[in-house]
Amino acid sequence: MTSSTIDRILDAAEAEFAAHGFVETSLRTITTKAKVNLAAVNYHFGSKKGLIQAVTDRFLGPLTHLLQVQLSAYEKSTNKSDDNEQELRVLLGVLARSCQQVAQQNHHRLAVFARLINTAYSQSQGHLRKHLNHQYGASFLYFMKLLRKHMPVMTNEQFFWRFHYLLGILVFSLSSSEALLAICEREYASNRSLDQIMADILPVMASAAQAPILGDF
Amino acid sequence: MTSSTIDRILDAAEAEFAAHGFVETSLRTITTKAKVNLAAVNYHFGSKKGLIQAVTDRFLGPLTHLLQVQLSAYEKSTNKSDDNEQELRVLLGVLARSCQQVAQQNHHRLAVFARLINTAYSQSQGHLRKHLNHQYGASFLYFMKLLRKHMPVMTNEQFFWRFHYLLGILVFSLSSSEALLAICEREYASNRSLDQIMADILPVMASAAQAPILGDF
DNA sequence: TGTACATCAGTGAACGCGCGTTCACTGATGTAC
DNA sequence: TGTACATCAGTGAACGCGCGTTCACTGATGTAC
Repeated sequence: MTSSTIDRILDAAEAEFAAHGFVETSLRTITTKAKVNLAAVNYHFGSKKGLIQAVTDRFLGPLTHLLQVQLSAYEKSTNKSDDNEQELRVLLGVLARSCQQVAQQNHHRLAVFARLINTAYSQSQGHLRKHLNHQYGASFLYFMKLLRKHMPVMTNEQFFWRFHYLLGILVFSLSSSEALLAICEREYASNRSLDQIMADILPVMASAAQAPILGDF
Repeated sequence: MTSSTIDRILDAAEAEFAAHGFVETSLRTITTKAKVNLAAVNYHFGSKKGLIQAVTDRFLGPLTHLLQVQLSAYEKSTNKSDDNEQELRVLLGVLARSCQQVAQQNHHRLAVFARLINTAYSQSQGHLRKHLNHQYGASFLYFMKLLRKHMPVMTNEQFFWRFHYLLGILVFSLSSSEALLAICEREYASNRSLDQIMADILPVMASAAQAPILGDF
């Protein structure tokens, strides 16, 4: 087993970050759960910040690569519909499938992803946002470019806001998924999965994307 | 000036909580900003938790009361439309107006509100969620009851999820509003306000609410 | 083959810091006799 | 009216704790001569 210490730390961190967020998870919790010495985190990752980056890089790399590939496959495909809403669902489906594929190995990954975005937008100076944009922005810009083709005519600014409204659906649902799934099971005795939520969200996001622009913008 | 210390603490806390969240704001920051002794928070509010509760109670009380009143006025009104989407916008408009009214005295209030909901759903045990539900749940349940009338036919469980998808739009937009407004100004030289965002969101939420239920739920 | 040295994963204990909280205290105002 | 006591807002300094980080150290493996 080659350096399983590193993997055990990453796995434990992923689970704790997903459940309690970055700041509210201590290195002591992580290292205890990983059955690893406290100092091992700083030894392997330099700092807590380094660990967070390692955790997020582990899925953001594959995710953006997958998204890139699948999007260009989509763009080259010929059987496109004239129905914008239908096409939006397909496009959002590409994103969803990329997410699901990345989340296959570890179901905490999407919650961490959502928390990351939430954190990035929660601080107005936004060093994290800048870093993410610089490192992984290209794939998402590509996605946005395709998305926009099937949305109502609007200015760049209008699209900027609309896109973030859509992002809100995804981010809130994913970062609250643990709580929502627990409530759902208690209240409706229904055992749903993250995949089902993702499938459930697609038509909602597609409708939201196509909502008309009203009034005095 | 009767006990302006308390008000100064509440105001400073509101602003800091809105900008940096509850856990990442220290009492030292708040008391410094309020030009008040560090111990004053514990003297007047018992603990940091007590302060957070006082800050949130200050607007959740008025907000839920206002919502209650305006909703029953709405329910008694006669000029209802047959257009569900139109009616949804009106209903969401009632919520938006209540929020705006409460936020009039202090524009940080909505961001704090959003952060509160985010926090409540971010921890799966959810003591905070239970407390909010017990204290203020009635008004929001009333709102949900009316909302549902104009949404597609669905089971309680389906409505539960759909409602939280809508909530995601609102909560993400509001809790990220500071960052989003800053980006918007930098990128598009456009000076928007919270009120505009709220107005902008309504049709998006209405469309999302009406999205059809697809596939194998 | 044997020896000296280098490298590296991992460890135990401590360090310094910022945090929420506590406590003894002050000084002003109100109240009882 | 004067005096003794109670109440209460507010304060300065310290306390204890959990945190991320550091440091000297171990023990195993590889490498050079």
